[in-house]
Order: sequence, then structure tokens, then C-alpha cells
Amino acid sequence: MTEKFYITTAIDYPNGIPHMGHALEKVISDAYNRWHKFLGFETYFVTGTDENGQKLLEAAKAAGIPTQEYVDTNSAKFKKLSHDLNVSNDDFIRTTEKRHIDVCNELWTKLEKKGDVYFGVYSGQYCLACESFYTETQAPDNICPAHNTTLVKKEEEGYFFKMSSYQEWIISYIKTHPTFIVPQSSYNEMLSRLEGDKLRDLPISRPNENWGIPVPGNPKFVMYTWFDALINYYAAVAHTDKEKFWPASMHVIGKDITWFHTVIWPIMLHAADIAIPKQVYVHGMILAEDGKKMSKSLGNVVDPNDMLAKYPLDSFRYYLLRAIPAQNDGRFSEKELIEKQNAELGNSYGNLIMRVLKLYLKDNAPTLDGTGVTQEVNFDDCFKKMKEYMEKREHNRALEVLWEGVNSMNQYVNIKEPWKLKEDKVALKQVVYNCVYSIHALSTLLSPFLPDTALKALQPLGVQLGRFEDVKFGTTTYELTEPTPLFPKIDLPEAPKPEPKAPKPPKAPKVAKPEMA
RNA sequence: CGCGGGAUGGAGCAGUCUGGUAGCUCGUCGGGCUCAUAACCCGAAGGUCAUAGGUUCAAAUCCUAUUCCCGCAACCA
Repeated sequence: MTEKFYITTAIDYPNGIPHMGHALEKVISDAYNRWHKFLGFETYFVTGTDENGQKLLEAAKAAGIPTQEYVDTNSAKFKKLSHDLNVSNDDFIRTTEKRHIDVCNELWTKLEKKGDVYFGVYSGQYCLACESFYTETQAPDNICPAHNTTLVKKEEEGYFFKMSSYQEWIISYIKTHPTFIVPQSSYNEMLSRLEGDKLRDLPISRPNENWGIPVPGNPKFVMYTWFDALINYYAAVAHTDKEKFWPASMHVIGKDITWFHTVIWPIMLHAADIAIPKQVYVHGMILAEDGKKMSKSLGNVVDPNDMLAKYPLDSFRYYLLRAIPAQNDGRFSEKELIEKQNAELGNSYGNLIMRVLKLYLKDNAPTLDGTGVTQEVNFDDCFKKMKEYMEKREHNRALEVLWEGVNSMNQYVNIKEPWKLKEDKVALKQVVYNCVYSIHALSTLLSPFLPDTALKALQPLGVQLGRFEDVKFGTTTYELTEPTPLFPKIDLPEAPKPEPKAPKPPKAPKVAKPEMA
């Protein structure tokens, strides 16, 4: 029996165009999905859109478009982003689909029968402008944080989820599953919040305004969108031949929805006697280059589609996976993207392929077999370390380790000086075979992260992409062909350089001369 | 005292849990090589590890206090 791996991204709220955070989340999830497939897992990968929110109704109205049409158009944009990013999702679920609604109804009914969903009256402080309630912690002075107006007391009927009865359970669950929430900082935060505050029952319905999933048996209400949205992960596989993938192995989400995924969602499932997902991995936020959050009002938003239009896909993917810390926030810098692509993808990795192949093809037959060659390089350890980092959800470190391998090969070439071995075919083959093998191995290890690049890199070696275990030293025969640069250099945009770089000041002699007047 | 994250050579980061010569990438400077995408390799300069106290034989790391930045509450992962 092959091990299963089911991974999901958060489903996106299609009330605008996709931004950088969406791109990051897709690419990270894709890398983990491909990695597990690479390791031999049977994988399943779902992403989608969250389409039932009240805000979508308003956004559509504002745009003067029928809600369904508005949602369809925007959902398609998210779908397209995944496609453009070469994301390997198996399914794309939309919460307006019947299969989702059916499972939501089923779950709701089950919880209601059990008494965990009940009808009651919500009483709280309400902002007329926002049309929403605020808790004491959100608005300690009884002033709406958004509109700066005084909140009024309001009572509203609706349905509640009895979360309060599961506080002990969720605390003990988290404590007994130390890798349920990754990274550690998120784990600690959730646990301390749970141990510090009392859980309240949650309002889970809104008045029905003709948009959303009607509450079973009471169509005057619809489910609060976050309640139905979470269910998508389960709905995507429930009652199908994919059900064997449940529980999910890894939910990939952003910081802001950690509470929903690590507290509310497990409680919902537990209450309904459904297995709990194995892990919630919280990625950091992509901040703008100035270190602040990207936001439309600040005007520092970078559109992922622009990046895809400007740069090679894999350069963009590499940047997101390598330069944005896996366990922390990172800032997005186009300059750094270019530098990483030039230095690491182009100079170190791409150029390694060029220098080795061109050298050999210059005056040798293209067939390179491994007979009589001694293995001098080996990437088993590299693979092992990458595996460890991926298990810890530190994909940026995994890539770092891979590049240590790349760098070691450039060193190897410099030390062996194969260009001096033109006359000694045996010695030349010895060096070049080791190098070609290394390109084979390294590119194979790269394939879950940059699938296109790996394919292109292996092409001039005349071998297929396979699993790492299948990359055998000595027995593989390579049919070399002329390589083309994988990552042509990108010029840095004419940075408004601090021009006063006028006549370089005369180098002061290292050993300072006695003070000259 | 709302909660949380952060402050480390010019830039971006690791190291902090489990104290013990401060590390990586880029940039800068010098050298080497010439197979290669003016690429590659070696070496060097550059840091009072935010500040002030404390614990210790020893603190970036542990404790206390302070300052500054950022996120969580309106578009927004």
C-alpha cells in the first residue's frame, strides 16, 4: 500500500484579483505535493474558491454585475493563476458547487441533531455602517474600529455552533499532536490563546439575502461563509473514490486564518466524528519591499500576473520558494528576484550544465557511458537533508541544501580542470561522467520545485526525469546534445543609482601612511 | 500593561529552544582559471549581535526593564 498525501490550499475569496500571497501559497503547496509524489506517495491536491460571502454580493452590486457572473469571472482568474504557475492541483473546488453544498448540509444536519448547532439569540455591540458585530476585544472602547462611530446594542436571531464544549478537547488534541500546527510560533500562539481565553459559541448563520448556502430546514438563513468554506476540504473528497485521502495531510494557509483552521475546523470535524487533518502549515506573509503589508490603499501591491509576464515562471517560483522564509514573513523584492535568478539559477546551476557539456562535446562523441568510471560525487546525503527539511516544512532550506550540491560541483570542475585533459580521454571521461551524473541527480532533486527547468536540464543529457532512486551512477549512459542557456541573464532595471559615484576616490593604501596634511 | 512577530557587518537572512572562537547569500576589494550565460574557484575587508542592567568562569543565546519597527480590527494570504 502506498502512503497517501492529501494537500490543500486555503480557498480564495474571489472578490478581487489574485495577489502575491495567493501565488506564494499555490507554489508552496505545489512544491509539497510534487515532493511527496516524487517520494512515491499517492497524492491528491485541491485548491479552489470561497464564493458564498456576503461581501461578494456587495462587490458584485458595486460592479453592477449579477452575483453569479461576478463570481464566475473572478473564480476563473484564480484558476488561471494556478494554471499559469504550473500548479499540479488535481481538483479545483468552488463552494457554489452542488457537491460542496451537499456535504455542508449533511454536516450541518448532523451537528444540529447532535445539539452542537442550535438556534438562539445573539446579543452584542453592532456597527450600523459595517453591518457587523464587534466583540469587546475588537472594540474595547465600544467604538467601531473601522468607522470610529459608537456601537449600538443589537440582538439578532441565528444559529450557533457549540464550540464552548470542546475547549478541553482541542487543547489536549493540540498538545498531543505537536506537529499539528507548524511553525512552532503559530503553535504556541494558538495554544496560549486557547489556554488564556474561554471559547465562546460561534454565530454561524446570516439572514438570507439570496446568496449563500441556505440553512437546512430554515431558508430564512444562510450559513456564515467561513463555516461552509472550511468544509470544502472534506467536501472535495467525501463520498467519492477520493475519500480514501481523508484526513488531509496538510492544509496550507496564511497567518490570518490560523484560528479557523487550527481550532474551529478541528472542533467541527471532531463534533461530527470525522477524522482530523494531520497538519496545518502556516506560511508567512509576503510584505512589500518597504516591509509593510501589501495593500491597495498603500499602493505597494505587486501583482503576480505582472511578475509572470516579466520573468520566467521558474525564476518566479524559485524566488518564492527560496527567498521567502518558510517559517516567517518575507518581503518581496523584484531586484532580489532578478539577482537570485541570475546568480543561483543562471550562474551556478545553468552555467554548470553549459560548461561541462560544451567542453566535452567540443571534440568527443556524444555518447557517454559509465564503464570504468569511479564515482567521486554523491548526492545521497543531499537528498537526505532535503527530505529532513521538507518534513520540517522548511522548503527554503531544502533548496539551500540543493544549491550546496550545485556549488560543490562547480568547485569540483575547477579542481579537476577538465579543459587540461584534452589528450587524456580516460581522465576526461572520468571527470565529465561525474559531472553529468551530478547534473542528472541535482536536476532530478530540483524537479518537485521547478518541474519545467528539470525537464529542460535533462534534455541535453538524453535521459528522462525519474525518481531520485533511479539515478544510478555508472549504469546510465548519456546521449549528450548541445545545451542552451536555461536562465539567460536578466538585466537589473536601471536603478536610479546614487550617481555621485564620480571619480572613484583614490584607493587609500591599506597600510595607512602617516597622517598627511 | 490586548495578543503576537521582529531588531545580527552596505542589503537580505541563519544562529537564540539545548550559553562556550559570530555564519550564509548578495554586494565591495584582491588573486586564480579560461571549459562556460563577462560565467567559475580561492582569499580579504567589514558587525560594541537595538539599549540598559542582571545571572554565569563564559551571554547574540537565559532573566528584568526600555526604545523602535511590523502584523492581528475597513480592500487584503
